Amino acid sequence: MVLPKVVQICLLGVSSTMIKSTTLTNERCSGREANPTRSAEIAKVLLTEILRGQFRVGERLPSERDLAARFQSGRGAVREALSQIEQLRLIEINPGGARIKSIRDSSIAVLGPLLALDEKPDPLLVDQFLETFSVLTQLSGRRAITVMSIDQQHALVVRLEAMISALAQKKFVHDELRTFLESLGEISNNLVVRLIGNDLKTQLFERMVFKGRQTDLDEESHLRLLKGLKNGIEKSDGDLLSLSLEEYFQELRLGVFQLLRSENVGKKELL
Amino acid sequence: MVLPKVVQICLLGVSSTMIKSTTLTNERCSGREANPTRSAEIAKVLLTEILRGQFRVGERLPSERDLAARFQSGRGAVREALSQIEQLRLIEINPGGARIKSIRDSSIAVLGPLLALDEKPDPLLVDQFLETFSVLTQLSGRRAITVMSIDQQHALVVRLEAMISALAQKKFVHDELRTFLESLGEISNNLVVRLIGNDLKTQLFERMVFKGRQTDLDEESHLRLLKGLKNGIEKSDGDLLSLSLEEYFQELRLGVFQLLRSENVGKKELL
DNA sequence: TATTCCATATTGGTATTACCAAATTGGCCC
DNA sequence: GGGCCAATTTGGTAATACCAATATGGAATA
Repeated sequence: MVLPKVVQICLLGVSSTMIKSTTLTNERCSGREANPTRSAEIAKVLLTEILRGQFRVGERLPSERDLAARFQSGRGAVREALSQIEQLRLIEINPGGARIKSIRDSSIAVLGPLLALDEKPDPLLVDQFLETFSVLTQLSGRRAITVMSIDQQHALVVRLEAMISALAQKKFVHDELRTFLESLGEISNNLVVRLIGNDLKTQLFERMVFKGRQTDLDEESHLRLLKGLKNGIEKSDGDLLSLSLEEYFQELRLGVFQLLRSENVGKKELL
Repeated sequence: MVLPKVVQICLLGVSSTMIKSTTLTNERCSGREANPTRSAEIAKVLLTEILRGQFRVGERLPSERDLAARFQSGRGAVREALSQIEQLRLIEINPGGARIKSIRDSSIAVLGPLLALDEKPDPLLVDQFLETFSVLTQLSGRRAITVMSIDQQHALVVRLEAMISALAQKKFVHDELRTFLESLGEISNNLVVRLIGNDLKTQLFERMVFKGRQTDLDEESHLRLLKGLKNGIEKSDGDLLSLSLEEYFQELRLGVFQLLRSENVGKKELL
């Protein structure tokens, strides 16, 4: 485990491969979206400018006709782009002009563009992201324990034991772990948490990809997590399971934070 | 405290007045939005039809031209409406047609329309909503304790003591409590949680309003909460504070759930 | 009969033009 | 200087036209 390898963050429904440098998916990164629409392009450019603070809060955006001229497009495309940004609650469109609103009052959907704003994501923001994901995952786990059937309980334990064995053989278990946590989400059956997870996943996936070096604590922390999960599920002990997840995410956050900080040259301020 | 009164749910940034019957805001309920745009109207109608399951997953939506004819509008308005629904990830628009996706894969922004779908909101969904809000509020509280200054700590305690006094005089403290929890969110300064809260707030506010009867446990549970918060903040004990919030939300969830269940005639299934 | 392939019709994506209503703006009047 | 009114700007919508990508259905093929 000394060789550098990919560090995966296993979340509710999120498996993000963390890399040293982040790259936007507007490249040929993701197979789909090779042919973005004009309105999507315009929305992306305007969104970036807004998030970079090139407009003051309350300030008016250029008129649709001006924007159409600037992007050499029709007003229709510009209107669709503005409509999308309005749905993020970053602007407010009214007859007379569109005005900028505060990022702090916007939608969670701006998280992705915000993370992808700079070459490297803001360590603090990533940390907050992981912290939030941690508590939601814990909620899923607790809830799953209270509602799962005997069969489900048994199946989960079997999967955990398989992962523990695999880990003992120095195999990667990240995908299995991610799937396992997804299963907890399925069993817990909390639509609200699932929808939030969908948004966070979308934001993280569509915008950025991480790579990271292997940290030394990976193997042992994973083993602790797996054993804790197994214990908690076998005993139907929500506190135990939750604690295991919390400790795991705690270590993960620390590792990712230090990784991002250490290689960040120009750190930007967090809103 | 025997008289019926409004029961307020105090959340991170959400103060929702819960009523027996829910009402959509398309009436003159909220002062703003008295003049909804055509595209917004179309989006609302289509969104409702989709959420009601009038289209199967994978099925094709009528073409933009057909929809334009149906709503007696131009294609532009229809396109904007579809673009908005696509942002909810409820449909996928491609040349050839727009296809329905699963609600379970959509955005958190569908929560509001989902809650407002029937005359009365789904008790299970509301319960999940409150459960989720509970853990996020607890996270805010824990975080706030770790980062707050001495001055902030003192100010928070003073406000809590004021609320405790007010409660002893049978006064309503719901607004103050809501503001207090908002302050915890401000201090904790977790943008991710804040953005999620924004979305949940928007969904709850813009779509529905609750009224409810006063439950007997309100006064004592509020008092327990206030004292627990005071204790936790004074001792900088995150566990204590979190536990107080958890217990409060637990009682709140139970009360709201029973209230909604008892008066629900036709309960609909949860996805 | 089942499969593959291709021409055709359908559909979304965009640009253009025009008109209306609401908000902004600037100048005028008090 | 402050308030009022008209001209301008701006968003909201409709209608039309054209292109490219997809879907569709029938014909040719195995």
